[in-house]
Amino acid sequence: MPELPEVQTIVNGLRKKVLGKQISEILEHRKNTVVWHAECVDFGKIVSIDRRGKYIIIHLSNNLKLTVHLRMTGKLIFESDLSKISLYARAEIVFEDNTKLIFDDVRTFGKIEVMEESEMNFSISKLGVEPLEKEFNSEYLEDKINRRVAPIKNILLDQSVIAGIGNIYASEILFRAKIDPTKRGNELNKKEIAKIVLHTKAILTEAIKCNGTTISDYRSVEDKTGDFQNFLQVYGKEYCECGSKISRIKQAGRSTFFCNKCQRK
DNA sequence: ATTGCTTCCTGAGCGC
DNA sequence: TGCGCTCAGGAAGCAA
Repeated sequence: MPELPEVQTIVNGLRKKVLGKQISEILEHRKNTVVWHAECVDFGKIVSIDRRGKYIIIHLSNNLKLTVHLRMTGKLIFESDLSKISLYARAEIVFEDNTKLIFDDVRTFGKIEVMEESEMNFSISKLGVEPLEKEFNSEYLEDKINRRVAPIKNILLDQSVIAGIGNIYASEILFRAKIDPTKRGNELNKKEIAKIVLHTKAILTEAIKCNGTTISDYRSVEDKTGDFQNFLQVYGKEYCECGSKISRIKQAGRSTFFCNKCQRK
């Protein structure tokens, strides 16, 4: 399940592999994988590649944008042999130099969208701040959560508050901040809010350095796993470093892992 | 405005 | 060996 560090790793890989390439065609192997919001005859070249939250944004020389969301099992794998195809290839972006990007996605939740800049700005505008930017600080977070009664874990997953955090990093952030994930947004004091900000930035930065976390499906553009799974402290763990058993609960339909000795209300 | 439930989808893992 | 069940979860859509 790619979250911000995994998506950033993919963007870094794409910049190395496909920047400047001329797109010749986009093939759709499974219906509803590519969504066309704009007419497009000639794709042009890839001018630049960005990330916003968990979205990959590919800027084309014809001013159209390709946005890619990988959801749970999506991958973008660079392939220099056009005849190679993977079992779960849902679409392919083919380049004029006979290389391609395979959009591989077992569970088919991922999407590639083709759109004008104005439309992209609209959909992206619903996202909250980038957690690694200065705009994400204690004042911002306090303002966003101090009237909310939802559990802090759920708020961390809310992309309109912070863009890019998913289920694995949400558990890890709260573990390091030593905060009980069921604590409500409006119950957190300034010190706790500051800790969340600090550890969010630290964990995401460390995970990017490790090229992300691979639990099962995630792969980089070069089809490699990440390394941060080796540094997870609670997600998927049975015992905490303190020796206590890790608790596993469901929040917003997702598993939350935490240590009820180290993380307090 | 906010919260929380359901839906989409397929493979892995498990019990029988 | 194989069937049926549950689980994994990002985000849209919807109801309360």
